[in-house]
Amino acid sequence: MATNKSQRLTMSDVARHAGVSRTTVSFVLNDKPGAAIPDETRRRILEAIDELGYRPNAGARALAANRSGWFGLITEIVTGPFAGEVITGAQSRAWGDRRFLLIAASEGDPAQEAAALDQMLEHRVEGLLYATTWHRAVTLPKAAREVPTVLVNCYDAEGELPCILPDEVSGGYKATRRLLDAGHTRIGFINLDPAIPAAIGRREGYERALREAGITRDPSLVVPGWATADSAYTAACELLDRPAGDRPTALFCGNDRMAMGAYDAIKERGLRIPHDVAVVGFDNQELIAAYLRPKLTTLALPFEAMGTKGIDMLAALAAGQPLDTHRVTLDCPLLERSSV
Amino acid sequence: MATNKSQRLTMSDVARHAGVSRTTVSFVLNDKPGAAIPDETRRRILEAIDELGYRPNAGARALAANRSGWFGLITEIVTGPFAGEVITGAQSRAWGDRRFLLIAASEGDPAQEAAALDQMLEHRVEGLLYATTWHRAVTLPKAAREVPTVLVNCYDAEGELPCILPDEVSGGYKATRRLLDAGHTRIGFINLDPAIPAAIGRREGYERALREAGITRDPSLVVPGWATADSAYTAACELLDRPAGDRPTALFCGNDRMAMGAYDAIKERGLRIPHDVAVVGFDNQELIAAYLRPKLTTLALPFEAMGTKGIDMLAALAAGQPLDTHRVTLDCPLLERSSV
DNA sequence: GCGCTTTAATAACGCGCGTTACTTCCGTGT
DNA sequence: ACACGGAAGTAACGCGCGTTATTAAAGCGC
Repeated sequence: MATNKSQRLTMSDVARHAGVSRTTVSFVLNDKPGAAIPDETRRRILEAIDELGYRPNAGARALAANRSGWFGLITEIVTGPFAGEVITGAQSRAWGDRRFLLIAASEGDPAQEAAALDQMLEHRVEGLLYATTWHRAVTLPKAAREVPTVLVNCYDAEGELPCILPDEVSGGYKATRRLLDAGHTRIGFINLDPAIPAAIGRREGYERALREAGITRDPSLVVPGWATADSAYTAACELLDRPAGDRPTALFCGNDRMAMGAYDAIKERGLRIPHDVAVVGFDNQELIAAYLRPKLTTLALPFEAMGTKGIDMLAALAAGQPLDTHRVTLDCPLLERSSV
Repeated sequence: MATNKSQRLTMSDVARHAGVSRTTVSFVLNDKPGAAIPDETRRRILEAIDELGYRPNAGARALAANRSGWFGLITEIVTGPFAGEVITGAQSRAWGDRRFLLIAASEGDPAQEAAALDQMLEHRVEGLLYATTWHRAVTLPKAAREVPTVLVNCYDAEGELPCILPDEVSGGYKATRRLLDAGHTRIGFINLDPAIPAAIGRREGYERALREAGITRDPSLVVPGWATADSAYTAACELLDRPAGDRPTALFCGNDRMAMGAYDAIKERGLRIPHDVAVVGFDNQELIAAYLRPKLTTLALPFEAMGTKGIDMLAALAAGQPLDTHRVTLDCPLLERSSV
């Protein structure tokens, strides 16, 4: 009963109950500037709303005002640690602004992606956030051009769309710098696939830090891996089995899973973390970093901040404002735990 | 330019372009049964839609048809491994049915939860999915009564709302049974906080499996933990340091993080997994289970299936159909890897 | 030729709301 | 006395679409 009523309750019901016209109710609800509403009338109306339990119909409001209030968010995978953070960041900013997120996962399938985009356009999203799991170049369906779009953790090959990226270089620099500050001079770097932006940027940061510290470059300390614990285990074994004195006393790992593999290699050799070998990871995958023993010092990818910033940029674009920066890079904070 | 046109494109434009009335276009778009539309006319209209790049306005359609097409999904935290799976499951089922998910995270804050619910009701959601991170009892805001609601991974104290829960008992049974089948008879159980439903159910399953196998119960093999790797490490040490012959040859851990701690205790003692001590986890947190060395055999909580089933139940409720079961329990599949 | 059914298509209403333009009432100044 | 300006409030239109009459044309039997 209450259900039916509240479902069908309209502004006219409120107006009737308060003894005013529907227009007046609308003015009150929207704080219409320039509308002179005496306090007494306003009070009556708000009271009526309260008594009746009226809720404005967001859809009807959107139609009349020609502002859907929706932003679209397309990610590759919702499962997994990163998409959730982007969503969290985007949500918190969007909802505060009475805007809402229509979320879709493409699952890496172009057909699903296109379908999702279609639905979003039918819902008249005022902007689109497109986020990837790992930092790379992407190509968007043409339909994305119909609406302001911001790329998160990726960039388009043509370089036309605004994008938000993690600052890989500064990340690599900070990781290395942290180890240098702890007194290490032989720092192994178990990198990701050397062809991807994350690997390139982090290596650049790694080398800059060494250069600044006046340490001569030893390329044999940098080994590529493939983002798995196993590959990092192998790589770590290789580095740790060098003759003592030439063996690195610290390992900077391309991600936390790889740090897991490195941990195994270190422990197997009876070495202690961080006493004998210090380790820094990357990505801050909480489930790993916070539960490894000892807990892993690592760099966090700023997914939540990227989500927030993405909404900010979309809001600006949707309002027709120009963007101050087309390509934004966000800092990767260093999370100190116990592995250095 | 193209942007402006496509934003403002309406059904009337299509009608004009095809030389028919707007009504006819609507009939074609909705495959209106009982409307006699000659093939030639239909073709002309579809062609016009295509040429113009027309997209129906989902909001306006919802208003006119009085069917929002929205379902609400409230979770505690979007970050973290579980919410994503629920979302994935719910999304895949919902989108296929041309229904959409309005997602919100309460962050455990009742105020945010209430605000989210308000927004959802303003968007006229036709149903609500309420999911928690861990299996427990919850109390929903009264406003949730205004719309069909299904609980996921939780239940309401009053027992009025339909809910979907993991089958903890069968999970505990399967884990234990797997170890029994591998020949183990002294199976340690590092449980979660013994007061929560997951711990109670799994212990029941554990004991039933032992009973069925004719193994006399040894309560000292069951130790409580607190869901952390550290607490499990301590507990595992205790179990493993029992005199040989009395030491368990297998450990069933309350979750995968705890299995991580157990791994450390086992490896520290120079024991091998699974040769000397077998381990079974719970939760299947991919980041841990798939990257521990050796990979962890564990039970998966059926989050994705719970999300899917949740949408099914909501769809039925929203259509006014009665539910066959008020309380659904879903199986926790055993994922065989290399730790048994 | 006339009624009658089927086919094809449309005019018109309403969904719930934002907004504009308009009306009514009242106090003020001259 | 009158014009005038502001305060308070409302009628009416339109947003884009689903849907229900209703109309116009075409086919059919006699």
